[in-house]
Amino acid sequence: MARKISDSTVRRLSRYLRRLRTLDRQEMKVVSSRELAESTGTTAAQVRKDLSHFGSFGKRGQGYAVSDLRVHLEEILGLTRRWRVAVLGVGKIGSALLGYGFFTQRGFDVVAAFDSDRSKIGRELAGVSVQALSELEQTFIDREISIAIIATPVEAAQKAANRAVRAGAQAILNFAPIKLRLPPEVAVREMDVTLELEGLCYLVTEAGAAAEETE
Amino acid sequence: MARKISDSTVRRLSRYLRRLRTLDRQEMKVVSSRELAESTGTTAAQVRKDLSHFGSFGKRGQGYAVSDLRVHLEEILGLTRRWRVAVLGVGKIGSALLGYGFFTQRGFDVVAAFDSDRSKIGRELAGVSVQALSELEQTFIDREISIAIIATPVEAAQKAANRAVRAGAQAILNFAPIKLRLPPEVAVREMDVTLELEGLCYLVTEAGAAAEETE
DNA sequence: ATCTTCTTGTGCTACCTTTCACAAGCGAGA
DNA sequence: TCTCGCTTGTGAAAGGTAGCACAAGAAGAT
Repeated sequence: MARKISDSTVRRLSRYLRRLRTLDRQEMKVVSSRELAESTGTTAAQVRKDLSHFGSFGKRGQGYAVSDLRVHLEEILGLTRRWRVAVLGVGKIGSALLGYGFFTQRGFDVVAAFDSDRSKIGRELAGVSVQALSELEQTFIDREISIAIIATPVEAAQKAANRAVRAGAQAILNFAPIKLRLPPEVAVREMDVTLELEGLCYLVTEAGAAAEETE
Repeated sequence: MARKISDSTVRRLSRYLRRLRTLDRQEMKVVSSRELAESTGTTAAQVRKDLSHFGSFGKRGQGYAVSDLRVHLEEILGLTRRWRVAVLGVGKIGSALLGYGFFTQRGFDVVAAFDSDRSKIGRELAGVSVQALSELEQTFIDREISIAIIATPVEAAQKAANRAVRAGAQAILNFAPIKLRLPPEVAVREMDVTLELEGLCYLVTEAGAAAEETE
């Protein structure tokens, strides 16, 4: 299993898992690569190729055992343990995340929240009390936090990320509209609503221009 | 300009633009492909190739005029007009989005919000009053809304998206953890925090396993 | 036991994206 | 005007990803 798995494959695995969990809840026993493909927006061949990187989980002629495959994917993605998460910045996005019930259900426990705003410190949000940034290092160690979600204003994002990494964070989910510079061993994913919206604008504009040309 | 531009290119263009706007505010006059690459996490060759699909915007030996390039990218991405956006579902995520000031600044006006919860209807959030879903079609037409942000619970997402499309939405930004089935002419982008977190877990787990092997 | 139907796992191929490498071009300085 | 230093724009090569197509295998029917 030394093969390097591409980012797009990992993303798809996550989608398959999402779907498998639903099917499992609905007591479906088996699923074919075709069905899985249709409900996740890809092709059957792609599903099979993705899974084949990690082993042979299906039965020819039958398909995949839903519950089995779910467990396999959870193992592959590292989701058989729970992950402790901290939210840095308790503004609009930060507090929305704190109240997001799905996390717990999916294996993520938000166990700390930080902000530099004095008026917010000490308050409790969704069972988590907001702490001062000065307590960050100690809290990360005490609570064995491995993932930091950056939800600060853009100016504070890089510094917050640096502190999180120094305190032992292994992964960063960044909501701030900036490319973070971090050591390569730290995993980073970016979520930027504006970026996605701009992508949509391009597509809509392009479609409009193409329509005009063919008129 | 009939060439099909890839999704990843469009994403990078958006990042370049983000950076250019900052540089412009800082009164920087020119920028090289190398600088732009460093601050957006790509390579100089990639920057030049991306831009070359749309024309020659730079000066050899000098670089790119910041302000000029910014305008060019805004034109390419279709950001020279303002876009009217509706938020469907005013829960945690929906209301966070309504209060997100960046939108206005970046050319997006959230002009409507919908929810099925009676207790929310009529309330005002960040200057937008929450309406019943029954008013969706008329509102989309009246306010010329072209982008719908789906922030409903997962069960309601597909129906909400269908309605938005029937009402004339050309693009959908989907926050619900489900693959939407929509006609191909509708542009869709997905934002799923859990999916990104799971991707991070994979990377961290993988890195941990690799470290053990070399021990 | 054989046939039929179905679906997986995978080598091969085609396509697409990124990187390389360098000629072309620009400005400054002598 | 010539040279030097620098950076763009781009053809060609490399590297990666996705799709095709089919042999291999599984179960049920005859």
